[in-house]
Order: sequence, then C-alpha cells, then structure tokens
Amino acid sequence: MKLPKETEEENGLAPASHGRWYGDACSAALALEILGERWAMLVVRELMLGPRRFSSLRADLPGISAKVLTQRLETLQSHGVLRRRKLPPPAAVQVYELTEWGYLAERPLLEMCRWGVMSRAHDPALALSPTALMLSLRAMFVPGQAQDLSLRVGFEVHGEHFVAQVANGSMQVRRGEPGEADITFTAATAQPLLAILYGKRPLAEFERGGALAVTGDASLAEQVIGLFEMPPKLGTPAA
Amino acid sequence: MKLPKETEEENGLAPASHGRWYGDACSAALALEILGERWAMLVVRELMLGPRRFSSLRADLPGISAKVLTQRLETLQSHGVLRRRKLPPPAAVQVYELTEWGYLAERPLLEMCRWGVMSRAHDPALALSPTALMLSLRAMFVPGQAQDLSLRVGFEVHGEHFVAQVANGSMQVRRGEPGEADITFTAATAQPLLAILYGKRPLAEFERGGALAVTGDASLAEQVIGLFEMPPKLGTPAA
DNA sequence: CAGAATCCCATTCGATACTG
DNA sequence: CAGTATCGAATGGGATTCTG
Repeated sequence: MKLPKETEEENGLAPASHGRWYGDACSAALALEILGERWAMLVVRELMLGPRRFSSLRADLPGISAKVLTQRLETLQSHGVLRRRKLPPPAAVQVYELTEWGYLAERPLLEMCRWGVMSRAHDPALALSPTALMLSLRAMFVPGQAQDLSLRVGFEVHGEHFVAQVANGSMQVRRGEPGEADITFTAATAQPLLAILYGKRPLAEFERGGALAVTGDASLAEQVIGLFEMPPKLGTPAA
Repeated sequence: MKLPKETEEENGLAPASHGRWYGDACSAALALEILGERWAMLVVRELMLGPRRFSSLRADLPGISAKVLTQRLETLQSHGVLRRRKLPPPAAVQVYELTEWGYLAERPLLEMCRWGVMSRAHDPALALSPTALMLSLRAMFVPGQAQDLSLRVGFEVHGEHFVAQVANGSMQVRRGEPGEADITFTAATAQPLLAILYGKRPLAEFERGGALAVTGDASLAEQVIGLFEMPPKLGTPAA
C-alpha cells in the first residue's frame, strides 16, 4: 500500500483509476465511483443533448478549471461513459460524446433533478446552462398532461436552439433549428423560462419586460406551461 | 477566507456547510452536492430500509472511518436528509433515520444501481451488505413478470431478516420476522442469492453446498427467480 | 482554441488513540 | 457503544503558464 507508486499510473483502468474505491458489490457504489466524483455528473449532463467541445463545456460549468475538466473527461472516457471524437474534415474539431451507456445516465440524472428540487435550499436564481434547462424540462414533464397533445416547442436560450417534441404522452428534447417548432420561446437566460414554466408566473410580465419572446402559435403557450410541474418542497427549510 | 475559523463551525447550514458549491441552479447539482460526497449516498442506502445505529452503519460500510461517518451523518442531517432519534426508554439507544425526503432518495439510488450494473467493471464478488442486497432486488425487479402474482418472500442474510412483498405487479421490501413469508431464503452472505436470482444459476447447486437454504413453499422458488432481471452490459470491457 | 505542465494551498481521508 | 481528538499523507483543484 505504501509502494512508491510504480505500476499504478500505467493502467487507467485499475480497480480505481483515481485512487478511491468502496470495495462494494453494490452497483450504486460503482456508479457513485464513476459519476459521484466532483463535476463528473455535471459534465455528463452537459453532454446529454449531444457532443460538445472542450471550451463549450467549460463555459457552461462555471467554476471548473481546465485541469479538472481534462481529468474528468479522461476518467469518464476510461470508464466508457464518453469518447473523444474528431469531426470529419470540414470541421475537423474535436468533440466529446457520450457512449450508449453514457446516454443511459439520463435516468439517474433526472432522478437527481427531481430529488434535488424538493429541497428548500434549491435556488433557481443561480445560473443555469441551456442544457441544464432543457433537461429540467424532461425532469418536470408530467406525462398525464400530454396524453392527447402533439406539438413541437422551440427554445432559444443564450443563442442555443432546442426542440421539445411532445407526442403520445411523452417528450423528447434535442438540439434543433428554429422554424421546426409550432411555438418558440426565446430568452437570454433560463430564468424567465423557469418563472413561467415552473413558477407559473404570467407570461405577459416577461414579454413586456423583454426578457422573453414568444413566436409562432402563441395560443399554445398555456398548454405548454401545463406540461410541467414541480414536486413539493420537503427538505429542511434553511437550518 | 483566511480567517482563523470563527463563525464557520457554528452554523451547520451555511450556503454550503462543507465548503464546495457548484453555484448552479440545476437541482441535480444540488442533489450531487448533498448525495455526491464520498460515502454520503451509501449511508443513505444503509438507512433506506429503516433506522440504524452508528455501529451498525459502520459495520456495513467497509472502509469508512468513524470520523467520516460522523461527518456525513451531520451533513446529511443539516440538509434534512436524515434525523437523529432516541428510541423510547426500554431501548433508549440512538438511531439515525431518514426523513420523508431522505426516503425519496430511493429513486435516484435505484437508478444509480441500474446504471452501474451495466458496467463490465461491476464485480458481484465483492462484499454486499444485506440492505444493499435487498435494494438491488427492488432495482432489478421486473414489474411485468409479477402481474398476477401475490406472495411474500422472506430473506435472512447474515442474520438480518427481510420480507419482499409482491402484489399487483409491484414489490415492497421491509424488515420483517421470518414466518411471515410464503418462502424464505437463508444465506450467510449475499453471493449465493446474487448467483441464483441474477446469475440464474441452479438453486440446487447452492443448497447442496450449504450456502443457501430454502424453507417454506419451495415450489415458488422458480417464480421468485423469474421476477428479477439484470440489464445488459454496456460499459467498457475492462480497459 | 485545446489542452499539458507546474505550482501550491486547503481540504480531506484514514489510522490510531482517547473518552463519556 | 458512540463518538471525539489528533496527525500525517494524499488529493483536490484553482491559478498561471506554455505549446501546437
């Protein structure tokens, strides 16, 4: 145990490639070992809606350093959660992309979302990346409200475009160009969208203030808002 | 930031009672802040089937030190995930117990289970606490297989007793005395149970070896085994 | 821009020892 | 039994710098 580290740096796959290990057959412990490391699950979150570049990831993970991001990407790659990929020649940039298994981490991630939002310590006023916002939509989506609804909702947040496609009581979210949607919400930050979708604040208030624009079939707005619901607060009030 | 620590130990509830903070409105980030700390989610796991004592927790979390367990219990309590409770006079011992919100962490926990088990790095030969075994049952339970089944399955592992109650296509697990069940599996460790329930190894093999005993209506064993299924392996093989 | 390499402090972990 | 106290070692991770 006190060997001056010899054959421990060579293999990026040993029992624990970063030194800790629960020694527990519980698969949750293994998952925690991989996703529970600081920043790891948030990196996965940022990749959940498609491949991203290093600097793009860094921009949406406020506070992460280049070093730590590099380390996490390496570790996650060694565990098979993501891979490094070179885009074909015209672009020729390098991106990080979740593996099939990595994409399946959406379920634990959304459950963490739903659990965390029940805490009274949750503060929606903090910064929220476009990807995190779109994933929160999936977390707070109430299938029952969408049984006979079929529509495409566009979102443009901080210049990034997404489409939420509602059909057969379920909803997918993907990156997509504007114009594909029946109704589109445009905002510079996530906050006004949080306010109207989850806080159920009147849309007009934010449209007037210029914080939020709605284009397309605006009559669908109320139905869209009805698709989402936040769980009740249960955590400790503040102490 | 360099103050000789004055008003920092007093409040166990500051913005971040242990110093790190993602500064992210994403509720998953908050959940990670609380449950993503080393050992935290495993402590919650051990409490998931009912209140436990300090030494009992420690015994089932191989490798945790008293110091770290104490710290985690404090932090989790300050976040409202668990509470410290004194049992009524006859017993008068102190136990830790999840709050309502704490119990709701079962969903993220089970999703982590289901995700982690898809890794080829998952090693079922490692130690598994009785509680972790019982929760794995809930994680691997396939509702479809139990539609018209109604029975109570008893488990005795390492001297601890549990009952899995199957009805209406769902299954609850709780601590319970032997004799409440239609069929009971008894084993000293979790391994033989993992082998027959998930590995679909023949029951007889372990009964003969004395690693596993079945009492009650043994004809139900096959049906019980059919209730559970492991997801396919997807993670990196080993490198 | 995408990292790799350094530096360095603060935190944290785990082992051991101690206590009501 | 249920923790507390202390200590040394390891690690984490922020900032900065350098490079292809």
